[in-house]
Amino acid sequence: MQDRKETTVRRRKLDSLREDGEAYPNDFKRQHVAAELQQAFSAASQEELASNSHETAVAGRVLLKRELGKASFLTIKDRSGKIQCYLRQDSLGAETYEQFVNLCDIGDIVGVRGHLMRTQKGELTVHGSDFRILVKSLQPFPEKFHGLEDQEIRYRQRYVDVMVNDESRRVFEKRSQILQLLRHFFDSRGYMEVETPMMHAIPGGATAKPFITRHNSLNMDLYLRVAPELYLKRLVIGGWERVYEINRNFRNEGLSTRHNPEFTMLEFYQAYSTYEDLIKLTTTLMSELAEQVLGAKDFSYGDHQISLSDEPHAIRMIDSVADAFGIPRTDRLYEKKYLQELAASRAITFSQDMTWGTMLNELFESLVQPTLIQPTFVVEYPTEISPLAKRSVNNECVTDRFEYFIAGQEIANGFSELNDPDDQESRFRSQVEQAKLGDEEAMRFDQDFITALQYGLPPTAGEGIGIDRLVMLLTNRTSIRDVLLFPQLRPKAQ
RNA sequence: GGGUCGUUAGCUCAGUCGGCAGAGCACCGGGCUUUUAACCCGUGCGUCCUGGGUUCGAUUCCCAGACGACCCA
Repeated sequence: MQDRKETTVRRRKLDSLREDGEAYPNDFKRQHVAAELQQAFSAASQEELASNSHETAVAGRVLLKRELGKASFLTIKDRSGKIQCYLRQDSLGAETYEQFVNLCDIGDIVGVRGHLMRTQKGELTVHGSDFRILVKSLQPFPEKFHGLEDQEIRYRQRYVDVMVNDESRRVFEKRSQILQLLRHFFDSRGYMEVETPMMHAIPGGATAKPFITRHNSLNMDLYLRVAPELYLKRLVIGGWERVYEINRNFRNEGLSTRHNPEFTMLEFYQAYSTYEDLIKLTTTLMSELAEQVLGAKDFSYGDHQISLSDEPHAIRMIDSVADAFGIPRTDRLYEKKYLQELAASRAITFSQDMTWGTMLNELFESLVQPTLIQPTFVVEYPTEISPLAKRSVNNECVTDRFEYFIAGQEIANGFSELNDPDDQESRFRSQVEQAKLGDEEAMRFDQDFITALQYGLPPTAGEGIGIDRLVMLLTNRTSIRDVLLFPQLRPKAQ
């Protein structure tokens, strides 16, 4: 008895195709994609199609096959959608029809030439006068009704996932649309898109642990960038007053539903602006994006109903923490001692080496951030945790910086840029102190960047928006893996 | 890093209180010239995630591990 294993059967069919001639023909000319036909002939009746011959040629992957003896239906899918084809022995000729019956399986890529008809059940259909298998698929195809549901295979073999799961496909098409809209938003406002190095001699621009790689002929270690910030500011110094970059950042941290080691970041900088200008711009950007992508400024994310208002809602970080404790908004929150008292009242403990700023941030992240469901700009971030941001004029402890939260997630981070080279130098020094205390995420001293600042950075504001989280928000996904085509996974068990 | 759950046919899933492992789809053979997850008849399909342990016997029970999902830090 012959081997019945599906891959073996399919290989035998391929062998048969090879015997008949070119098994991988590339001369089939498609005339229409499915959606074009569905759209153009949506109103055409069965009689109209029967009396006028509309010729076409379609091609795509076979999703469904229904054999009825000397006639068959198959559903094929191309980049635009699906279309049904009708193959009959008497229209194709016995030889071609037999080839279809004997050699064509679900998952194959086929071409069908014929004229349009409408079936008795009303479905627009290509009545085939010619049929060819263009590519024989050698792998068994997922089940036709349930499709592919195994999360792991969907991530590891994304091409199979997007072949059969339209919903998954739509997420990535939406991601592409979002990127296009973002580029248009900045292009139309006079920003220039640039590309800066992905490999840095000194990692910088964010507090994060970098990946290390090796340059052989330079005989030196290089770091995959954690942020493009310091290079983009060099370009503003150089005279491009509005720049943006959409590209990958790499951070050497664990995997989770919210973290992938490489992720996409939009950063943009504009001279002669402050963080307050960016708050306005971000508010406009989000409203426009939601309207264009979702058709509304209100949308649901998980259990939440999100409303993007045209008026930004902003709150100072110390006030948000005061509110969380249910105490009056007071300047006493600028005192380290007071924060320690507050923390003690909630059984929160701080480690020895924490500063006022890291304490405040800790309280904020644990008590406030998860509650920020509606779009909120939190402003006046502590200077200690903002080594690249300009200090506020009337309070040295905090900076002209905001983070933007929706559904408890950080969506954007922006600030008026620190352009005082001497202050930047002292901030770098305190980062280096942090590193000596064992902070693996602390920044390094970047003398070249200081030199650049000494040439003069115009008063500038800059912002970063995490694209993956933005896409999650606008596609209602809770896992970053669902918005990355090829998410990082652990190596598969052998 | 911690907790919970999952891993059985190509896919989607049952199941075995420890005794030769099941269904639907796909595949294979037969029938069927307007079907819609086509239908009807028939056949085949397994490292029950991996490694140990207990046992006459383990896919099932116990321990360890891998990978994934969810929650927490």
